[in-house]
Amino acid sequence: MDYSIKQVAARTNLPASTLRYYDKSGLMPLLKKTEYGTRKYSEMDICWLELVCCLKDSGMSLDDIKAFMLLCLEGSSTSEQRREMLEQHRSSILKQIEVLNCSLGTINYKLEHYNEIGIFHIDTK
Amino acid sequence: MDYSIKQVAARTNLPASTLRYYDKSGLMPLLKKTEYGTRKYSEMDICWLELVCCLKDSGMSLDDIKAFMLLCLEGSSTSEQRREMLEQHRSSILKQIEVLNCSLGTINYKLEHYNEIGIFHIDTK
DNA sequence: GCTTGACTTAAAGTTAACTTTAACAATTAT
DNA sequence: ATAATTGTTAAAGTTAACTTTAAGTCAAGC
Repeated sequence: MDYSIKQVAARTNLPASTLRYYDKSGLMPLLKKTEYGTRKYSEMDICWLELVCCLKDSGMSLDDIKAFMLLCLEGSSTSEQRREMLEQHRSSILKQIEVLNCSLGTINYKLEHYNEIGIFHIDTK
Repeated sequence: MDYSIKQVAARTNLPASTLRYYDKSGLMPLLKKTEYGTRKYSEMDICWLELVCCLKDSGMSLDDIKAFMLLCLEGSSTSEQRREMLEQHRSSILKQIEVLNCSLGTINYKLEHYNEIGIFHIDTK
């Protein structure tokens, strides 16, 4: 029922070195090891890891993810704080999408008008 | 007609140290200085700088921005290459938006189901 | 005339998120 | 039995994009 680091690496597309780094950084608080020190990832560990990836891929720092995790470990008394963190993070994602759409608009404009005016003023001479 | 580094900092929301760093890194090839070494930004310099910000804010590395700039300086013979770079960058932006939307979906789901199942499996016990 | 504020430089320091290295242990394949 | 594979650790190295520091120049206000 448990997975080796290599299997988890294949499943998450993270290198094993990164998985070890996350563990070492305290991001995998419930991860168990065999008597010889080999990590064994349970379904729950992988589930948490996938949330870590989701938060990281949308720009949350590992420090903030860890803070969120510590709140999770404290139990239901911190649920309001956690909801607050997630709501702030949602805002951050929406802001990032907005910035990207703005840049996308500029790039699209440049591409559409490429032959007319060129990209850099020096070309218009 | 020219702007001081402080004025440009105010306009772009970049600290003066960053503007100096960009210049030092070769990202401002046409920027002039007074006889005493003080930078004077022309409208064209600011225009280019704003494109730099647009590309940087959408995740292009300063190295790639510089490569793009060097192509610009080479003139119209590189326009096809530049178009190619911009098209690749557009793809990269679309991909980033896709990833963010995916994360957003997960966060929204978590927030909607917050009271039902909790965020971390440990809470469900 | 002297201090204050805006500017300069080169060089060193910072931060986040890894990645690499070296040395070693255990498991599996031939 | 031996070689390849998979795993471990601690510690050092890497990269990008800045930021800070120290020491100095120049122009303006009191």
